Order: sequence, then structure tokens, then C-alpha cells
Amino acid sequence: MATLSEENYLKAIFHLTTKDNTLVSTNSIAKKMKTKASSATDMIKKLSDKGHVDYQKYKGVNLTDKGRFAAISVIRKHRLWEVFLVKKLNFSWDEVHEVAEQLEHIKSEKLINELDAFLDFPTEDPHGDPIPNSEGEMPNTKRVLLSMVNPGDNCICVGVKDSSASFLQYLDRYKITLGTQISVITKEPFDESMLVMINSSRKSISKEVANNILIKIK
Amino acid sequence: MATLSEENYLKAIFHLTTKDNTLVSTNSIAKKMKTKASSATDMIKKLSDKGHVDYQKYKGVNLTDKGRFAAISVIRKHRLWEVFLVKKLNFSWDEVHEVAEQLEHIKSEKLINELDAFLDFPTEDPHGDPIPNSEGEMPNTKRVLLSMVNPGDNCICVGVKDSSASFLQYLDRYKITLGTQISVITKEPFDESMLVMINSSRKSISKEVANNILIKIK
DNA sequence: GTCTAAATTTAGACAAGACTAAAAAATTAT
DNA sequence: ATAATTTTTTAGTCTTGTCTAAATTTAGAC
Repeated sequence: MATLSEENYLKAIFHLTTKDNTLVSTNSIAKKMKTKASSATDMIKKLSDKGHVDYQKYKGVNLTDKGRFAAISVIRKHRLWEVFLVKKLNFSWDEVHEVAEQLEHIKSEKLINELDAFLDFPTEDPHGDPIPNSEGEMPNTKRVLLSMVNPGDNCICVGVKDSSASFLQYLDRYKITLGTQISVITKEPFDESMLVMINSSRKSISKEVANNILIKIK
Repeated sequence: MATLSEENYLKAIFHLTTKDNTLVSTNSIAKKMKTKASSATDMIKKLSDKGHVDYQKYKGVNLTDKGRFAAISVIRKHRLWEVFLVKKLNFSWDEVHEVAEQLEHIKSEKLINELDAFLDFPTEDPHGDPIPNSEGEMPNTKRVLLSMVNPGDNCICVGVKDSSASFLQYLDRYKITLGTQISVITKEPFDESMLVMINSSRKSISKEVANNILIKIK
């Protein structure tokens, strides 16, 4: 079981980890934790001893599967508590962080899973960040361009890349707005145009248009 | 601001304080905290330095107003969280304690007052213990005999002392049951009988009857 | 390739909170 | 009233997590 301080370091290392999996430096950890490099080194050793990180002296660390899961558990708790504070206790989005920083360390499997159910299994926190499920899996809430989507996928419009008047007017005519559901039926290989379902009517969308609509895959 | 450990000691001292305000001994504190007397002495000194307790060497401690308020705040938080866990998150009464022990240390005025409102300002926790309000006042939820009550007080029937068939039938006829509101109008000095208001009708009750009805003063 | 600067680690110290063992005070028994 | 026992305190040590200062390694400049 990780201590409060260990949990905070694990979270910091998780947030500093890039997709290309390069090692996280001692200095960057110290900066994020608002502490000194020597303190970070001390903690890194403890985390390494406990099998939470792989550590190469003078090089940096990477989370192990165990460490990553521990970090994600803390993040899951943090984000679920944020939803609770905003949805049930009238906190505004900018007031929640400090309190969630405390609540995220409460240790009880039952508590967090019941809270999850009580909140109807939310997939994002009030800031729009994804909430991992109890298995440690992040829901797919990456914002991508509609043109990247495969036939069969069900999406929600969450923004636009081009915000020119002419494009926004086009979207208006097609009744596409924030939150509109878009299902991709087929993709034409020749011109990369798409046949999509919007508000239960079939529409064709050009490559150029699909390239400027930001969506989230459900 | 008290540390987590200090808060736990303050709570322990509060629970060990008797109504006659005798000093609380170092040993009793150590026992309650499941620690050694020397550790208790160390902490008592810290609490004394911070003005949470009045300390007389070799004699014991008493909470100051400041210390008592701090202790009651922790107890308030503990009990409100217990209500939350049972009422909203499907915990059973015997599962709540351990988690509430953690939650009681979360620091946020807004959090606890919003939680209080969210739960509709409960006056007791799932074990029947009273929940202090945000001013640190315990609601009067002592179960007392109706005969102890003064004219003008508003009570709720919460039980009986004598549960013989004849008494229960009497209560039935008078439409007094668990939850019935009873306001005491006057008390006859001669025979200690009472004039009371039950279900908006005035009734007279003998000393013997008043001596067997358990009530809670509102 | 060496030299300097930056990053990292080591060594030693400190505060909080706990412990053990020993000393001092208070209480009980004779 | 003094001895024995219990309670409380003190002194010194340990662990966790932090720090400063010094030593070491790595990386960048020439």
C-alpha cells in the first residue's frame, strides 16, 4: 500500500510520462512536486524498492504496470470526487481541485465504486478529463478529426478546427452543433467523402468538411 | 490548524471527558489511542503549546474552548460522512466507521456544510449519535422520561420504559406511538400530572404514565 | 577530446510522531 | 509514615519525508 506522499509522486510521474515512453527526469518530478531534486531522488528509491517504478541512476524513471495502476487509481478517485463536488455539492469547477487533492487519498474500494455508481458512471470530470474505470482503463475521449474515424463508429461533435464564418454557416445548415451525434456509415475511398447519419438523416460530407470537425468517439 | 494526529487525540480526549469535568489522564488517552503513555505525553505537550488543552503535569488535561471546538468539528465531519455512506452509498452501519475515520480529516468548510445540506441537515448518524451543527452545538437528542420535561418543551416519543400490554393499550387509546409529537403545556405540582398537547388535542397524563414514556426534546 | 555547466546523487541534519528504558512523582498499602 | 506499586515524564532512538551542501555523473561547447 502506497503512502500519501508516494501516491502524489506516482501521480506526478504519470502526468509527466509522454506517449513515447522516454524516461521521466528527477528534476521534472521535483519541479512538479514543488520540492528539491534530492528529495525526489529519495522518493524515487523508495518507489523503486516497492516495484512502482523502474529506475536507472542518473537517467530517470518509468512507471511499472503496478505503479501505473496505482497512479491511475488515484486519478480515478480525484476525478470522481470532482464530479461529486460539482454535481451534488454545488462546487464550481475552480473550487474542486484543492478538496479533491485530499479526497483522492481515501482508501476504500467500496467507497469509490459506490461513488462511481451513485454518480452514474461518469466518463469525464468537470474539466473534461477522462475518468478511468475500476480496471484502470481510460475511456476513449480523445478529440480527433471526423476524417480519422472508421465506418461503424459513433461520435459526438465537440468542436471545430476551422472556425470561419462560411464553415460555421455550413454546419448550421447541416444542423451540426456541439453535442450532435454523428455515426459514420461508409467512407468513399475515391475522394474520402463520408456517408454519415446526423439527427437520423443520412448525409454526405466531403473530405474538407470531415477534416475540420472535432469529435469524440463513444 | 491541527494535524491528522492532533485531531485524533483531540477527539479521544473529548470522548474521555466526563460531565463533571475531571482531568483526563495520560494513561486513558494512551489506551484510547492504542499507543504508549510516553507518546501521549509528547502529544499532550504539543496540544498544550497550541492552546488546545490545559495541561497540568502528572495530573492530566482538559480541553480548552478552542480544543473542544476542534474536536467537535471532527466528530461532526465523522458523523455526517457516516450518514452519507449509509444513505447514499449503500454502506451498512457496521462498514462505515473505518472509512469515516479517514474522511473526518478532510479540510474544507464548504465541503462539510454543503454535505450537511445535501443530506438535509441530519441530527443523528446511523448509530443514533447526535451530529453537532456548524456552530459546534450538539442537538439535544438525549432520551429522557417525559416526566423530566419542563412546560413549554416540545418532544418526540422515541420509546417506552414499561412495555406491558396494559400500558401499550393505554398508549394506543391516546394515539401515542413512536414519532408522536408531545408538547408539555403545564405540570401540576400536586400530583405531578401533566397537561400535554398530542395530535393537536389537549390531554392530561398521570405521573405514572409520564414516567414510562421515553422522549427526545427538540 | 577536453572542459564547463547542468543534472543527479550522496551525506548529514531536522521535524513529526512513535517507541523503549529509566527516572521521577503520585498513589496505595501496611 | 514509610514502603511498594502505579502513573507519568524524560531521555534517547527510529522512520518518513524533507532540506542543504558537497560530490559525482552526464551533456554541451569548443
